[in-house]
Amino acid sequence: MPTVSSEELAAAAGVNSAKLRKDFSYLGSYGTRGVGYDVEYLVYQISRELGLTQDWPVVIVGIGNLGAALANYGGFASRGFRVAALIDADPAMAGKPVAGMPVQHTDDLESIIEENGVSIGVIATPAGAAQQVCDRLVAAGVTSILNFAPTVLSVPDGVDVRKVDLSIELQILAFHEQRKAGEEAAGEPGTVLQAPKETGKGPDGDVPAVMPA
Amino acid sequence: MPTVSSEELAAAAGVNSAKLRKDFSYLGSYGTRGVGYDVEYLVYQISRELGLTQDWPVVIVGIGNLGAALANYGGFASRGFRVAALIDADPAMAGKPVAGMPVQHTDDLESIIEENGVSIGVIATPAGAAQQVCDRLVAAGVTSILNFAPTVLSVPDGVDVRKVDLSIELQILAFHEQRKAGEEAAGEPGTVLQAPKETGKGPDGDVPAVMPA
DNA sequence: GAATGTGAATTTCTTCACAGCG
DNA sequence: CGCTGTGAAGAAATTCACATTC
Repeated sequence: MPTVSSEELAAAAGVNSAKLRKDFSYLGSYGTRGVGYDVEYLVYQISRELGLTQDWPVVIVGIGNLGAALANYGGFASRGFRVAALIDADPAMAGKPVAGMPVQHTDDLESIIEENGVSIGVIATPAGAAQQVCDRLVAAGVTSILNFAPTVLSVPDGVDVRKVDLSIELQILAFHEQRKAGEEAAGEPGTVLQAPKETGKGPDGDVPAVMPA
Repeated sequence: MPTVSSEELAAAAGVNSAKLRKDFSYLGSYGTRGVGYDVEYLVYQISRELGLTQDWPVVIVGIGNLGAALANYGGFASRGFRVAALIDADPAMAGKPVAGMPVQHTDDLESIIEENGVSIGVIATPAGAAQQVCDRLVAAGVTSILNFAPTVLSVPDGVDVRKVDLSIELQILAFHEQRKAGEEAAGEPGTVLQAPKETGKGPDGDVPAVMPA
C-alpha cells in the first residue's frame, strides 16, 4: 500500500478525518491533494518528529524482576532506545548477565553515564532507594527520568520525570468494571453519576470524564 | 489536617481551583462553604467513586520477569486489588512460589476464574501467546483485560482492554529531550515546530500538543 | 469573613465545508 | 475528479466572578 488517505487512517484510528489532517498539517504538508499521504514518507516524517530516528542510550537502575523485564523488553530497540547499561546496588548481582549484558555496580553509575552520553535513566529500584538514585543520575547529567518506583521524585528544574504506576491502569479497568456492574441497577442509592459519554467509535477507551447529572 | 480548601488542593495539583471545585461538584456537594472539604470524607467519597472500596480479584497470566514483578508489586493491595492467582503455561513453573503464592498451570485457568469470581485479567505473556490467553479469559467470564504483551488484542463488545506499552513513556521523555536539545539551535532546518506551550505550573508534564507554526 | 458551587464569559479543541491543487 | 489543507463554525472545556452558605 504505497499511499493512504486521511479518511482511511482516521477510520483505522477511530477519529475524525479532518482532525487527522489538521494534526498532520502541524508537522508540515506531507500529503498530495487528490492522492493522499505517501506511507513511507509519512512514517519517516512522524518518526523524525517523535525522535525515533535518533539513538537514545538509556541506563536501567535496579535489576530486580521489573528491571530485568525492562532489560528484556524488545520494544525499546525498535524505537531507537539502546540499553547502555544495567546497574544494581547489590554486589552479588555485579557481573551477572541479564538480557545478555553484565549487571554493573552502582559505584560506577557516574562513569557509565558519562562514557555513554546517557541522558535518559530508568529507575526500577525499591521505593526507598529511588530518590538517592535519582539524585545521582541527575548530578551525573541525566535530564529525563522514567520512574517505576512508587515514590514521587523531586528534581531540579530542567529535568523531566515520568512516573509509571502499574496499578493506575488496573484502576481504570476497575472503574469501568464498576460502571458495567452498576448499569443493571440504575437509580440505586449512591449511583449519583451518569454513564460516561462515549467519545466516539475510537478503540481507545480512555478514562471517561465524569459528567454532571 | 482535618479540612482542605479547593485553593490548597488546586495548588498542590497544579490546576485552577475553579476547575477542581467544578470537578468535585460532579461527584456531589461534599464541601462546606467558608470551610473547605473534610479530608477524610472527601477521600472516602472519591475512593468509592473510583471503586477503591471494592475488592477486585485479578489473575496474572504469564509469570516471567514482568509477571513476577507485577505479582510482587505492593501498590495493588492498597487499591483494592487482590491477586487471586498466578498462571503460567510452563509446567516447570507450576507449584513454584512467586510473591508467596504457588504458580498454577494454564490448564486450570477457567476453573480458577470461576471459583474466584475474577472479572479482571492481566496478560504478561509473550506476544505470541497473548491472543489465545485473552480468548480463554474472555470465554471464562473476564470482562476487563490489562495487556502488557506487545500485541493488539481483539475482543468481543463489552470487554475492555487496556494496553500498557512500556516504551511509550520512554518515547515521551525522548520527545522532550529532543526538544531540549533543539532549543539552543532554534531555526535549524527541519525544526518546523514551536516549543510546546506550557499548559500551567502543573508538575504533570503531559505530552504536549504540537502547535501550529 | 471565608470558601463553596455554579451560571456566564472565555478559551481551546473539534468538526464542517470548501477552495485549491495534483 | 479526489483528496488535502485550512478558514470559519460549532462544541467542549476551562476560567472568571459572584451569589450563597456556613
